Amino acid sequence: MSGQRRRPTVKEVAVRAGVSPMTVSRTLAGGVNVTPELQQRVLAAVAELGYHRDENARSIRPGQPSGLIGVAITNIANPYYSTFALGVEEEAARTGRRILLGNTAEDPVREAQLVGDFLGRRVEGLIVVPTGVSSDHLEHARHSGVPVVLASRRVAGLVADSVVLDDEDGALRGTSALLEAGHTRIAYLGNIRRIFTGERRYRGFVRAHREHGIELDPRLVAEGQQEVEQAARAMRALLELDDPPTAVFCANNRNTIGAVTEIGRQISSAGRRALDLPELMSFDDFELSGLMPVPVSVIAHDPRELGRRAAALLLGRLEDAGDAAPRELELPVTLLRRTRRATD
Amino acid sequence: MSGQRRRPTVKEVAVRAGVSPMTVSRTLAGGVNVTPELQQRVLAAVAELGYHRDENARSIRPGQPSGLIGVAITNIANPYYSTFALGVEEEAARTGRRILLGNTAEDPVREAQLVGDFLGRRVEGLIVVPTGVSSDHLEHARHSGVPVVLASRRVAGLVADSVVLDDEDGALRGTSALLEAGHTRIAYLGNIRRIFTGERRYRGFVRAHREHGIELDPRLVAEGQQEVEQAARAMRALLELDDPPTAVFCANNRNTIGAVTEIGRQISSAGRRALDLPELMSFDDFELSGLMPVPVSVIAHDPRELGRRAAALLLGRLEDAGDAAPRELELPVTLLRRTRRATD
DNA sequence: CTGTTAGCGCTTTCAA
DNA sequence: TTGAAAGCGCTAACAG
Repeated sequence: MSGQRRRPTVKEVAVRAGVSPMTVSRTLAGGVNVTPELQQRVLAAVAELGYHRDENARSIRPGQPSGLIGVAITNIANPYYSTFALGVEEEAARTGRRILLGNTAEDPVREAQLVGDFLGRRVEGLIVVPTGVSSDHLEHARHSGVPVVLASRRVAGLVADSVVLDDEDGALRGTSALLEAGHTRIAYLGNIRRIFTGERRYRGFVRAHREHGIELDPRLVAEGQQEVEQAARAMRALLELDDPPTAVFCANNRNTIGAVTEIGRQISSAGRRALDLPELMSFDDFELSGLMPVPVSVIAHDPRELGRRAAALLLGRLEDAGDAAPRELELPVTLLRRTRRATD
Repeated sequence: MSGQRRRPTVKEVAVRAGVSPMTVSRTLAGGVNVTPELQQRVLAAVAELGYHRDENARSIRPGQPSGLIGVAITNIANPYYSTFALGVEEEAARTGRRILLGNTAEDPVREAQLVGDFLGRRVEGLIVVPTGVSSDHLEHARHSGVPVVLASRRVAGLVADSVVLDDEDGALRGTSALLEAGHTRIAYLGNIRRIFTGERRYRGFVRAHREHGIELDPRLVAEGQQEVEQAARAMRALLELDDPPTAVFCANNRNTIGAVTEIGRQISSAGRRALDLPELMSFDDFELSGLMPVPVSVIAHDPRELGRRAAALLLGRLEDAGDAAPRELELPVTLLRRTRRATD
C-alpha cells in the first residue's frame, strides 16, 4: 500500500511532459495558444500521474473565485431542509460550484461560528436559514463583499436578498378553511415566536380568528417545540384538556409529525377512535400526508424550488457583482384541503 | 454599500496592530510566545478589520490539512441519506472539519466527477455511497493518499474502510417472518441488482424462501425502481396480477413509500379495503411507519449512526495516517414486526 | 519574545 | 507559441 504519497504538482507534470509549468497550466485552462502536440503530452502526463489541479492554491490569487458556496441550515435531517439543500446543490453544480454544508441545530452561536468558518474558506457567497435575531456575522459577511441570501426566514434590519414563503397568507387560509368548516376550538402547535416563520404563521392564525369573529383560547396555543417528541407531548397535553380542540394547526413539519405521532398513540394504546380525534392542518407537506388516520390538510410548497431560487439569487449576485437593491422573493403556497370521508 | 471590498490579509492586520505578520499568525495560532500585550493589539486589529484567516492559502503548505471532508451521496433529498449526512457532519464538526457535499443522483459519471473535484479541493478524506461497479476514481483517491470510506455499499475489488448494514440477514429475517406468518406469495420491490444493497437484500429474500421450501414466483419480483413514482407503478402492476401477492417486501425506503402510496390510491380511488391489500415489510424505517393503512413491518437501523461510524472510521484513518488493514463494519438491523389488528 | 526569509502550487505579466 | 519571474496569503525555519 503506497499510503501517504504526496500529490503531484504542476511542476512534476511539466517535467514528465517535458514542458514548462506554464504550458501545463495553459493546457488545463483550455489550451489557448498551446500546440495540440504539446497538449497531448501534457494530458498524457496528467493522466499517468493522476494529477488534480489544486483549487485551493488556485483561489488564493485575488479575484480568483473559490467555487464554493456556504450553506447553513438548521437541521439537515429534516426532509424539508435536506430537499432545500438539494435544490441549492443542483443550481450550484450547474455553474461548477460546490456547497459547503453546515448544520446550525437552531443555535445562533453555532451559526455565527459556521459563517466565520465559511468566510475563512473564502466562499463566494452564503445561503443561510437564519436562526437568531442577531445579524452581526451576516452583516459582516456582506460587508466584506460576500453576498448573503436568506432562505425561509429573514432577519430584522439585515439588508440582503431573501426567499421566503407567504407564511401569513398560508396560515390565514389554512386556519380560515378550518373555521369555515365549523371548527371553533382550533389549537396551535408551532415554533417559538421569535423565529421569523413562527411569528408570521402565528399572525395568520390569529388574523383568521379575528376575521371570523372567533375568540382564540390561549390554552390552545403551544409554541416552542423544535423536535418531534416535544411536539407529541404538547399534542398530548392538548388532548387531555377538559375541552380539547377539534382541529389543530401545525405550523411546521416537525410539529405536524409530532401531532400525528401522538394521534397514533392515542389510537393504538389508549384505544381511542380516529373519529374522536382532531383533524390537522399542516404548514409544510410531507410524504404520505394523505394516508394518516385523521385528515391532514396541508399548506404545501416546494422546498427544492426554494433552494433553487435561493441559489439563483446568489448566482445572480455573483455575476452582476451588483450593488443592486436587495431582492425579496415571497413564494406562494398551496392549500390542499382534506376532510373526513363519509365512511369514517 | 461598500460592495466588493477586498478582504483584509495578515499584512494589513499587522500594520494596523503595529507588529509583523508573524506575530499575527502566532497570535491566531494560539498565542504561544507572544506577549499578552501584543496579542491584545492583534486581536483588536482583527476585530476592527473583520479579518478571517484564509484557510485555502493556509492549506497549500504541504502537510497542512484542508479541514475538508468530501461526502458524495446518491440522493440528498432522501431522508435516509440526509440523516446519514447529518451524522457525518456532527462527527466532522467535532474535529473542526467541514463537509463538502455532493449529490451523485445514482450516476457513476457524476460520482467520478465529484470525486475528482473533491480531490482538487484537497479534501482530507472521502465518504462515499458508491453508485457504480467501477472504482477507478476511488482507487485513485486512495492511491494519492486520500482515505476513502464507503458507506452503505461496498465496491467489489476496492480495498477501503466501509460501514454497511447486515443487509442479507435483515432481508432474511424480514422475509422469514412473513413466510412464517403463512404468506406464500410475497412480492419484491427493490433496487437494481448491480447495486450492492440490491444484490444482498435480494439474496436474503431468496434464501428465506429456500429455507422455508416455498417457491418464488418470478412475476412477483420487480427491480430497478429508484424513485417513489416508479415504485408506485410497479406496486400497481403487482396488485393487478390475477394472483396478487399477500405481502410485499420493499427493499428500501423509496420503494416502501411508493408501495404505500399506491395502496393509498387503491383505497381512496379504487375503493378497495385495506384488509384486501397486502401487508408490507420495509427495509429502512421511516417516519410514521406505524400509522399506515396496512401493517408495515420494518427492518430498522439508524442512518445517523451509520454516518457517525463512517466519519469515525475516516477520522481514525487520518490520525493514524495508517496503512492498517481496512476495517469493514457491518451494523446490525432490528426487525420490528407489525401485523393486522384484530379489529381490522 | 519578535521579525526576516523563503516557499507552498498556481497563474498573471512580461519577455523571448 | 512558449517560458521566466514574480507574487497571491500564509507560516515553518531560522536568526536576532
